[in-house]
Amino acid sequence: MTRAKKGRNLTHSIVETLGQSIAAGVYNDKPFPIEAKLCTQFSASRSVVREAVKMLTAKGLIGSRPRQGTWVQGERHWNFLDKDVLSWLLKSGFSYDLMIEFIEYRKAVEPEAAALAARNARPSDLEAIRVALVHMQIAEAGKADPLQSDINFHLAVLDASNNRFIIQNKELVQTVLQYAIKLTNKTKGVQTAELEAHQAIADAIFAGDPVRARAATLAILEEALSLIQEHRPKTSFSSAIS
Amino acid sequence: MTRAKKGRNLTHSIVETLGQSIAAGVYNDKPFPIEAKLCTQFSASRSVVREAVKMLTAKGLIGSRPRQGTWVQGERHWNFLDKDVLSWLLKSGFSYDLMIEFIEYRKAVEPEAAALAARNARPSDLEAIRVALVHMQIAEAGKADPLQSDINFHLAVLDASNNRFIIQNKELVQTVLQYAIKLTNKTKGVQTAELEAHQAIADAIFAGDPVRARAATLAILEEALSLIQEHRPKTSFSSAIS
DNA sequence: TTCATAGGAATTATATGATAATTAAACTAT
DNA sequence: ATAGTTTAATTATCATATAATTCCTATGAA
Repeated sequence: MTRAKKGRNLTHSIVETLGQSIAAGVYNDKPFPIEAKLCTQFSASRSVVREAVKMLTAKGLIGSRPRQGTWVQGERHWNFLDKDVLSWLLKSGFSYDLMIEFIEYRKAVEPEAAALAARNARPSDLEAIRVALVHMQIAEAGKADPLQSDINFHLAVLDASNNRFIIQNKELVQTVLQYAIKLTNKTKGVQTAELEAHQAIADAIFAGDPVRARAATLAILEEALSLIQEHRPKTSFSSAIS
Repeated sequence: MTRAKKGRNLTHSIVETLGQSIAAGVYNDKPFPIEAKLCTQFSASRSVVREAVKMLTAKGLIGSRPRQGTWVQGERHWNFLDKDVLSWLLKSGFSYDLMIEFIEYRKAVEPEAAALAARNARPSDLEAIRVALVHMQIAEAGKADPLQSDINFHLAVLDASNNRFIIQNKELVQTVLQYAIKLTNKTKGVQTAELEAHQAIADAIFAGDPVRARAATLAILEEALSLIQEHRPKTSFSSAIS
């Protein structure tokens, strides 16, 4: 009898538990349970279990058919751009590959977001970026959470792009970076160099200079990427650490 | 009594119908119906309606609470990076803004995808790109569907990135471009210039040259963007045509 | 009046049991 | 062997009942 995680309600708890199990590959070597089995496992009614299964279906994680039962879809069907799916992947254990792929993806999205921000940001967007930067300065002085202020800056830039597809990535970036904080849990302060790099992005956006905004953002992400690649084990076997 | 669309089953039909209605803004000026009302509207059981609602919840379109009922979430909660949500938005009527935002997003993702492909593509990925290019050549000669071959080329490049977050965008690109075909329905052939532009991407990827691959992809998307911006009405009022 | 508290009502959440539809697998007849 | 038929497993749908949540209202006290 699997104990479902606490949550808003029973359905969501089961979604969380199953989603995480699927992401962790628990059902790679055994079939996904049928409805009736899930009911006993979670001591829940069929309604609740079916609703949970449907939510996972909506995110591409599972499929189902009469007589055939319910099964875990191939990874290529999973919606990696869904914050829940992403968080389940992260919780299932650290993976250098996943982290690197995500930074590569950020290298695509965030520089362009900054460029768009330089062209499209509204006054309120600029104000939010300015505030985020001030928070980073306060953090540099040791008087605020340095990693959270870092995250908030990136979110503010994404917001300022005023592009709904790009803004959507806020949740993904937040999910991953928040996870990274928990993982490292290092109380590193904001480095002066780092602050200057972020200042450069903000300046470019304030100046309405897309090219400079793009380049400045790219620089930060290149740095992040090479940092994690340095730490990555050489052997492709141990690329995932649970 | 709303007639639900045909589909795999009743639940999915209701998801389609409601998803599209929400995207079309049908509930902007009236409250979203409560469970019981939806049951009568679709002449379906509560189980089915609730499962449909849960699937829409999983995509960020709606929320629900006891006594408070069910409501349409603000657009910022919608998962724009979900292919169903995107297709519902498209079906709800052409919007220059949405199209432009999507091309801007492609400008972020696809050049980087090409760059990654130049570095990470496996032999089978390269073969797929080669085949896609050949199909475009056949289309240029008028012996294959030109727009479909164009789409397939872009999908092959995304695939070749070998980055799961970027590969996910295949479904989005496919959804939008397929929709664009239906919309324009123009039997335009593959222009020689266009073919050469795609050839340039493939060459760069084959040569393992990320910088050139990125630039060549960007060129095509810049072209697409300026093309649609030319056609866009100047007044921000008529930015959406139903 | 104003505030807190309790009660009532609306709606979703959960449980249970029954029937229908789908389809893979087993069976049968040729 | 092969085509067609039956059977059985599982999800899909329906119906109904009860519980939990929370907004709203009524009540009463300061």
